[in-house]
Amino acid sequence: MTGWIMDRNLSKIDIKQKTLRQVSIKDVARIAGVSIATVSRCINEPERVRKITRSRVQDAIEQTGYSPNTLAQSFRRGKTHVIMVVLPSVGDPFFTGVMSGIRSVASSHGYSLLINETQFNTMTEDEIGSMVVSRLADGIVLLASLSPFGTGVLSARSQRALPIVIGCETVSPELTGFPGVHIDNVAAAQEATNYLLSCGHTRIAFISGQEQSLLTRDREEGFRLAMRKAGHRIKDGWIACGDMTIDGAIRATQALLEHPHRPTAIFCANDEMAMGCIHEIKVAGLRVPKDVSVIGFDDVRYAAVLDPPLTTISQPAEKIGERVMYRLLREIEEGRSRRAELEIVPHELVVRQSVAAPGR
Amino acid sequence: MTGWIMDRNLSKIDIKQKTLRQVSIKDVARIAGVSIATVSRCINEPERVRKITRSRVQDAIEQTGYSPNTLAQSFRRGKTHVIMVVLPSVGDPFFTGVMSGIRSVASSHGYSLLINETQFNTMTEDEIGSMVVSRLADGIVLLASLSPFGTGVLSARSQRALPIVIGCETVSPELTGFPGVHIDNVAAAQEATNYLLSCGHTRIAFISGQEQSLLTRDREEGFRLAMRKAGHRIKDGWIACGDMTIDGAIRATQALLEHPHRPTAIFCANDEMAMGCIHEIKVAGLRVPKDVSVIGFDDVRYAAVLDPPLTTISQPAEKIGERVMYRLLREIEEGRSRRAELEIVPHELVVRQSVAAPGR
DNA sequence: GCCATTTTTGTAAACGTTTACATTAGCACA
DNA sequence: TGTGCTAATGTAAACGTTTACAAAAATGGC
Repeated sequence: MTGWIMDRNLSKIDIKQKTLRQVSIKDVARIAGVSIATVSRCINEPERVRKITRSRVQDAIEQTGYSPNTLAQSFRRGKTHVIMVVLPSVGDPFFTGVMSGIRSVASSHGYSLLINETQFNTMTEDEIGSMVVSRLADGIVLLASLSPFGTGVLSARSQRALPIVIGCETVSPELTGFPGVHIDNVAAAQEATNYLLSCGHTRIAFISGQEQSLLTRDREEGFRLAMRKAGHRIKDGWIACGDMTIDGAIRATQALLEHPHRPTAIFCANDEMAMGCIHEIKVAGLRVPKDVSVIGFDDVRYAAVLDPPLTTISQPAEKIGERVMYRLLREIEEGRSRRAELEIVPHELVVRQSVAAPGR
Repeated sequence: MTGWIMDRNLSKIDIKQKTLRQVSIKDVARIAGVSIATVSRCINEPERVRKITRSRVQDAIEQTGYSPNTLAQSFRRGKTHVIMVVLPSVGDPFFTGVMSGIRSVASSHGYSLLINETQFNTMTEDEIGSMVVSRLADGIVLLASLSPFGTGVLSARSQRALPIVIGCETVSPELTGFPGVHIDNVAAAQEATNYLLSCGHTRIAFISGQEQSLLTRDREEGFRLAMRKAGHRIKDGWIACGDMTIDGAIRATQALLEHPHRPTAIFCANDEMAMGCIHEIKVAGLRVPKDVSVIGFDDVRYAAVLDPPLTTISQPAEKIGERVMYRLLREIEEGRSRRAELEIVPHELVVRQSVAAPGR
């Protein structure tokens, strides 16, 4: 019952410090008095071994506490049944839903999930490449932003090695090798901006995320587009970088509130920044939405309980997770699709109470 | 430059659909005209091979796009250089700090991190056991709650197989086999309650998490202890389960506000629930902290930007992560310590503005 | 009790590395 | 040119599985 066994083929040197070996299939075979092949079959295709033998083996397994070495199995089979999910940060509420979608389809297909955090660093192609090639997983779901710059090694080499599907993040044109599923960030940002415009705002600011993030760039582009179409000029300084963090948003908001042409509405590239933004507006002694309206992006679970409840763009997080995982499964089981397709899922503006008509 | 190579030993069957094989050390050896041992040495101890050979091998590696099969390496070496972190849910802001602590010491010691989500299920011993035995990682950091019930298989068998250290979660008496590092949840909850008491509250309610969670139980016990010591009775219904979620907290708060003896202060077992709680109080037309005070637990990054900023117990998340990882490293590199030590790290009450004296 | 068939089991090779040990090459020095 | 020593390389076993194939055992029909 220990799962460990005394090593019997000890070299002369360590004869005294008797080493402990993990119990292997050999031990089980020896104890059960069968060959290792039979033990293996007992585990993997029990119907192919006689009942009586099976129970002998079963006993031996119990007695030794044997459990197959996953590493050896994956190595031998060339298949791990593991999907690696790469995301920027554990601790970002947005991913709760996406993960849950991914998990539900993954586990229903016999795959387990392992998560890898980039800590907000945009992954270089080489980093992804090394994961790809490591064979620790059968496929990768990439939810983090991938640097659009790089040596091109990935596309040339690793692209075909291990299936990758990108979720949420906009798929860059440079990486058309990968399929992806996400909302139309440009359109969504336009929609958010248009909503602000329709409420009568014309002095609208935008708090963006990290420069490198394609996702942020798309949302910013949507904002610019909507403003241009509506014929409103974006004053210098109305686009501030908030780094996708609360603190960054606070600093950005401070700057915005001190701007000679103070905006009457602020569009934050995600809800997290909206939280910092709203807070800072209140700290400055202004009211939301009376003095300044705020609109967010993502509709994380906190959005509805903010004060005021946040108007924001909702992404179908769980659905994205499911779709991404389906696509990945298809790549894994049917081989790479000839051309990388993009799947756009619908977003939705959810109107709560953080936006009002601008005060005069 | 492809990383893939045509298989030359094809069976008769697949002679036409020429299979693609991952390039292995053998291919490199053949192309460089050396033995596989030399290739291996070039990679692992380059100083032991002649410069001229080294460069030949290097060329072959570039030419083939070879990269060692991590699975095979880990399997052969019996070491993965991977630490598995088990946590309840991706998307919980509390873990941002802990992960960052874990990562900093892990990566400085050459380990990478893989994360595994339990989706709030308390892990059974067997589930942990199977991870333990799978050998996919060299050690486990357990940040999720471990069911105190179980077959005892874990302690009997797996405990000694793979080093495990528990972080944040209270280590149950039944599992004294594992070292752990966490704050003194009982004391912290007492401190929070005492603060409420010192502000003049006597009608204090508690919103708890899931029943099974030892962490929740400790916090609840601290609350009860403090109330008892102060000589205040906890009325029936003043302890409500909020399930550690926003929605749960909203429901619990509704019940609390309708209670015949409405509490003047609510102690939430974590900040997430405090957000729901505060929201619901406002929805009911009451003010925080004027009508009802709220205190949280954890001090996640959102706490400071709530309205009002949340008074809460702060855990040194990053430090916990670091300490947990150090302990685990020690277990891995020096073998299991004889007795499992517990390490208690200091917590801190951070006073913001969600608590005030009760109105008359 | 024997043959043909089917079911069950065993043997051994393979997966891609690392590494102990054996062998060979290189070099300095007589 | 040979000797001795060190440095460089090669050979082959091992890690724990799975699995094609061979062998043996069970089964059924006569």
